[in-house]
Amino acid sequence: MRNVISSPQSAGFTVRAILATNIVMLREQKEWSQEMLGFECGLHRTFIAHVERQARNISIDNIEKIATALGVEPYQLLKST
Amino acid sequence: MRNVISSPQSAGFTVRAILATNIVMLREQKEWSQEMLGFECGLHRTFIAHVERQARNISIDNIEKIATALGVEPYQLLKST
DNA sequence: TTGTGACTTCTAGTCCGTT
DNA sequence: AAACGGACTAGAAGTCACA
Repeated sequence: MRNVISSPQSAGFTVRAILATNIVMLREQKEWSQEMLGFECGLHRTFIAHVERQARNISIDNIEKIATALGVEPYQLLKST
Repeated sequence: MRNVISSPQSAGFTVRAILATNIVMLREQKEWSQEMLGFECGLHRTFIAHVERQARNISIDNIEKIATALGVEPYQLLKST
């Protein structure tokens, strides 16, 4: 047997991708630009862009800021749909 | 906003507290020490201790590492019970 | 409007300890 | 076993110019 993704969840950094997908989805639902989301949560526009492209290892405090701005609970941003 | 050490329940970083509670609960369910959890997820035992005391702003990649070690999905660590 | 690389500042995270 | 401290290094935060 091989240890390839045999656990309940995969072994890599897949939650970054889930987070990115959810942020983009919720932001576009509101028809917000990255700049507007950045303004709403007090983060720089380019920081949002990096997170949406999975180019940054974001911290839990900033996840909470973005979740609050988007009107969801932080855990919902990490949950794949 | 940036050098807040740790004031639990202060406006803002409540998800840190939820995360901490969940990690402690799941770790103790397994009867693991902080050192053992640290070993299982490849993080230092003192860092686990800080996270459990809400004294560190952990990144999403490390949330995923801890979740994997505890056998749950990352979003479950952020969900208050 | 968004993507990206690069840069500085400051904290995350490690490792050595003691209480 | 866990809290806490000091001193370090790795890396996230935050910003910018430009594509």
